[in-house]
Amino acid sequence: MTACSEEHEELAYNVFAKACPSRGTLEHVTGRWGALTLGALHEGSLRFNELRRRVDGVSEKMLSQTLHALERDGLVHREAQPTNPPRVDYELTPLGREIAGRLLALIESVEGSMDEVLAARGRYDEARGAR
Amino acid sequence: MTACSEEHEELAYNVFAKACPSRGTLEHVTGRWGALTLGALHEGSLRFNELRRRVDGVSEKMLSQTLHALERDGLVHREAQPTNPPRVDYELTPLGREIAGRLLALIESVEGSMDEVLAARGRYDEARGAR
DNA sequence: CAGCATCCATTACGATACTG
DNA sequence: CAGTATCGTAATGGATGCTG
Repeated sequence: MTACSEEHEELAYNVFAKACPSRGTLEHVTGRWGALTLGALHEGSLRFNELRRRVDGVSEKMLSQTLHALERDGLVHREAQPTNPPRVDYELTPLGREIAGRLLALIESVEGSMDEVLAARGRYDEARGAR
Repeated sequence: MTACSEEHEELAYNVFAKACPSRGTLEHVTGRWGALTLGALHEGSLRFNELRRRVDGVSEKMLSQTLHALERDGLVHREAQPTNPPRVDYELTPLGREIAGRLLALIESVEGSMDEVLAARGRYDEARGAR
């Protein structure tokens, strides 16, 4: 089996354990491009190049790779129409929506705290930079 | 100024924009070691080597680097006692607690979905691997 | 104990070119 | 349009040795 918690813990999967597969999934979700991709898809389904424009700075290669990982983990569904030119839509699965929701809450919390973060950085740098 | 949203949006900071400083902070928070460090500290203050043991697999260098970044962003407070041997405690700031809370919700959501994720992987791999 | 400095291997990433 | 393949570089991260 793939669970990985200590004896009597209540959770079967524990990201704090090095070998737990949940750590890998967490990295797909929170990784630089994974987080932004899930965030973008939370507003609705998007095509490949729409996603590329939405997630500013992502390369074709990384977006493709990210989408594969998220699809494999069952967070994103890929809907391909066999037309010409091809049209492929990506959307969140129910599981993906749940996780993207939590992620969005985190992202918004970070965005909403940036003034405070930047102020803290200023203080930190002044205390160190002056050395 | 450091804001970076489009004209009439309501948020001043937007992670989807390449140059926005919020993207950097999000990466500190969600990075491989940042996420686990904040998660560990959410339960209470810890010393350097306690953290190292808690966050299974982190190296001294990465933990040190991670703590600096989080301290600089104002999410973690470093409390050093000038004793011998030295004792240093790390704990979350109020801002850090807010963000770590959201992060923990995400982590628990991922951990709780692992059975589903693993099942999805099985299906995906079978459909592809059989090629 | 709590770290910093250095070196080195691995990996991630981006640019480019090409395919169906 | 929606990707895959290849390549060179930049960043990451681990191991080791040293300091206060």
